[in-house]
Amino acid sequence: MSEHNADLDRLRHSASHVMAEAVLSLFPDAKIAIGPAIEDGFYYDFDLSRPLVPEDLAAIETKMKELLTKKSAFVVKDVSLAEARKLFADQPYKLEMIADLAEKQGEALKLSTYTQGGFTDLCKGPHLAGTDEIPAEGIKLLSIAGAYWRGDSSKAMLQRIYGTAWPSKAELDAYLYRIEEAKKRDHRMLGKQLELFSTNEQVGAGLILWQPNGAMVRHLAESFSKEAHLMNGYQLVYSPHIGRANLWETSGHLSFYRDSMYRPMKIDEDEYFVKPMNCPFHMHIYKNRPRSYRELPLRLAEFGTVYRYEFSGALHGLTRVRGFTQDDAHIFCRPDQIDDEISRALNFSLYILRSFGLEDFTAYISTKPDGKCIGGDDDWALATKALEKAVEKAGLSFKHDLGGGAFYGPKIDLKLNDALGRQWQLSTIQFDFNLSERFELEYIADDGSAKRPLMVHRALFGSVERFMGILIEHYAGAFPFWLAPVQAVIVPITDDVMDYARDVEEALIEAGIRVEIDSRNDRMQAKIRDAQMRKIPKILVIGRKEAEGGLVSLRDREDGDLGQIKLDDLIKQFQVANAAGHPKRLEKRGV
RNA sequence: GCCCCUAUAGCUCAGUUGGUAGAGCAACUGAUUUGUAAUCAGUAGGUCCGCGGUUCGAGUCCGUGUGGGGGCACCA
Repeated sequence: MSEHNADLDRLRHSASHVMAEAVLSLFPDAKIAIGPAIEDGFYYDFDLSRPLVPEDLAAIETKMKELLTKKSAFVVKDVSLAEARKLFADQPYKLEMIADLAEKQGEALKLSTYTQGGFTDLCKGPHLAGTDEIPAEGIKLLSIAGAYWRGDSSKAMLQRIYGTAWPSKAELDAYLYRIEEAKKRDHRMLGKQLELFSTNEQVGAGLILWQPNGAMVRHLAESFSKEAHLMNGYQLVYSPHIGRANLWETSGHLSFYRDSMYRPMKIDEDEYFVKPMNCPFHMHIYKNRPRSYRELPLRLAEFGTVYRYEFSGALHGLTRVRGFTQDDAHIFCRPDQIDDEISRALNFSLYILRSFGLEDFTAYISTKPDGKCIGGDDDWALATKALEKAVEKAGLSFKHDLGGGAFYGPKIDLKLNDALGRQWQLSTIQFDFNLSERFELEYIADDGSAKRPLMVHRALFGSVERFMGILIEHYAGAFPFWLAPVQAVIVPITDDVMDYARDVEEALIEAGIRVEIDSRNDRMQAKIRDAQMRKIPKILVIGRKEAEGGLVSLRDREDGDLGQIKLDDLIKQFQVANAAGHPKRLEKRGV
């Protein structure tokens, strides 16, 4: 979230009133709802007799600019409840708002209206002094959308017009340019262009097919992460994709989460459900035999693929899908280990994310909700304190999300701030008092008594699919050398250097480099262009001069032609670059 | 799920008021053997998303399903 700027808000809120005035002049029977300033712009919701079309948007914008030439003042007026009801007698949405305010604050309540030109709105302001402060060349209407009245899906669907307003044309243009840039890195478009992944109508919505290029990037990312887990105290486990109904009854998913689960299938005499989460399986891996306090912390990790029913309208590229893989782990530990474990999990998470070039995070700590919760106040206090200490120790800026925890425990969420000012939820580290209770997890303490372990659930990428989507946008499809599906393309200039080009190819493959040779009957320039458009990091041009001297001519995706280099030196250089894909051990084993 | 929009060749898109389809790129074939972002020529490629309807006739109009997009709601 970017900082709110009061001046910009005033400009945009004022622009939304002018838009409402324009809409009312073009659609006199329009019913108006609300029209606030939002980040980067404003909107206004209307109930209209017909759906708006793009031409309407242009007409409304033209009308707005015409109204702006009249230079009306924004006139504020305090009104009583009775006056407000009379004023908005034919505006049912306003009447509903007035009724609600009256109910909350009593009949003595004072309201205010703002009037500019022929338009009066129930509004608490603030606004500009007059419409002459709204630069006509700084406003633009952007889109038409549907939106529920009061954000409630049981209420009427209104038509929302989104617009943006800036103090100058230059700032508007800069904003529009920023939107265009974001579109250029859209992972859905790049996924198609670079053949990273696809979807297919026959396969079904929200289900991803990984093409070889995308599968390679994913494989490299997963391998890096799995290796890092193994080096840092985790053990890998595997669990099935379906489980008996009884498992999901015990876990509570069937009572709390059933709407997001797919219909069961009948096998023999039992119902089985496709897993929406891996947790219950990990509980049983823990419970496989009695556990000693000496074994803890036990850290079980799995790249587990889960399936959840998401509303069709919620699906979006790789970031919201119906089948996805979580880089899931459950940490079982004793109370005396919890500070260390949370700290390790957070540091490990930051290490993994930074290894992929992601740097700018905000942490959110969600605390105990007001309603019914699992776990005693002591547990919550201990757990929340552990989270706060870990975040502070990691030197992260963080915000509290008071009461934002799940009913089963507090959590840390790490959100990535991207180059375009957007935020993406990545890692989550959550306490879970619920499942350890429901599955009656135990360990035998040093005094021989059975104790309940603390259980932490965490995912670092979150979902591998979403993470890949974020990576694609982060790099605009130009993956760093170690992650590139094809790292180098050999471009032979003439056919008589093909033998040498094959030797180079073979040497690079042996050195562990992902290389292709472009032997098509085309000019060198065309092959270079093709490799550049595929965003391949290195291009190796080979002609007679190179073939004679054991050389290649190196071209970098960003830096262009770098001249000739000895093949042996090139291989060394590539291997150094590939080292970024080898994880490291962060700290010694815990207590 | 809800509102609106949308679906034509592998990709990006044309296709007037209804009269059974076209370009560029990619692919394939041939010629060319080229020094850092597109060599030339030719060939092939389509259930115009599915189903139903209106019509003498539907890529085009209507209904419906599916997929996609912009939002809203949802994301324990």
